[in-house]
Amino acid sequence: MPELPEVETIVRQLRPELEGRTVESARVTWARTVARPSAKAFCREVAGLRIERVWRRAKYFVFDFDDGRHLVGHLRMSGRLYVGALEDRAHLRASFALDDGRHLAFVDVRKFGRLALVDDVEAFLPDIGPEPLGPALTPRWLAEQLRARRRLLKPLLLDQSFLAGLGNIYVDEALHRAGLHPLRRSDRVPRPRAEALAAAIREVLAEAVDAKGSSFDTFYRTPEGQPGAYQDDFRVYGRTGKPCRACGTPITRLVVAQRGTHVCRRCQPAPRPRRKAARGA
DNA sequence: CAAGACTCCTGACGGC
DNA sequence: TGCCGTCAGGAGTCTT
Repeated sequence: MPELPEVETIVRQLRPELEGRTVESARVTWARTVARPSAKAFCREVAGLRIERVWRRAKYFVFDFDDGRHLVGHLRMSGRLYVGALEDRAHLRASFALDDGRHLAFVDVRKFGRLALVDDVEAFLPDIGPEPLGPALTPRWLAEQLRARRRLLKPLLLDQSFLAGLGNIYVDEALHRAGLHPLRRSDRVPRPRAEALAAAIREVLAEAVDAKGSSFDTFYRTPEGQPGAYQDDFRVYGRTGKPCRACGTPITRLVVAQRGTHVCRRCQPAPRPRRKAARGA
């Protein structure tokens, strides 16, 4: 569920609530939520630490503690974070008692989300590409990177080691804006299109952050409990059969890289199928 | 190197 | 009504 805009929204809302707070105690109610150390050690060691800074890298959220260690977390498909009174929330996997009497709750229906207490964030995180809203994603950089690889655009953009933070929704949205079909091969994208894609990615993500992310079912809510608003601006994602906002052509759904994929066949022309061995042709 | 299959989980939804 | 198959915003691991 949560992609970069959702995690960014969560971090922004948690920051004023958590920075400066001390964790008095922690409780884990689904042991596998804690990736490291053990759930028991996690609870013991996190108690007494003060949260100095809350930040984000890709789709991970990070709390820096005053002893130099860090809590790194990923919400995966259905994780949520809330600050408030400790109600008896359904699907509560972990909770943290804070020194102001409130609690931070980690709720996760599907149990894919993970928390870890680590010494070194960079060493813990897998290989992750540049932040798309940072200075690294320039039209030139993206054009060169696309040309240097031979991958289908959709799986390439979903690959966190290529570019950080994009997920299924925002990849579909960015490709539509750039007029690129998800099955296009990266090294066959003309340079102007590649440069347009860089702009499209930044626009989509920035607009989604402004809208506080996307909520189209009960999964994503901000820590304040509010849904995001960007789902109302989707141009293709989840709009199968509805008219393209640009040209009116019904949006088509296909499967690419095992993911539901949404395209306008007119705005995003499919690549020409090339024969494998064109012997004599 | 690239890409597909499979896995971790629960719940919502459509079809019969 | 109820059962069952299918699908879901992520990503790591293993194969091909």
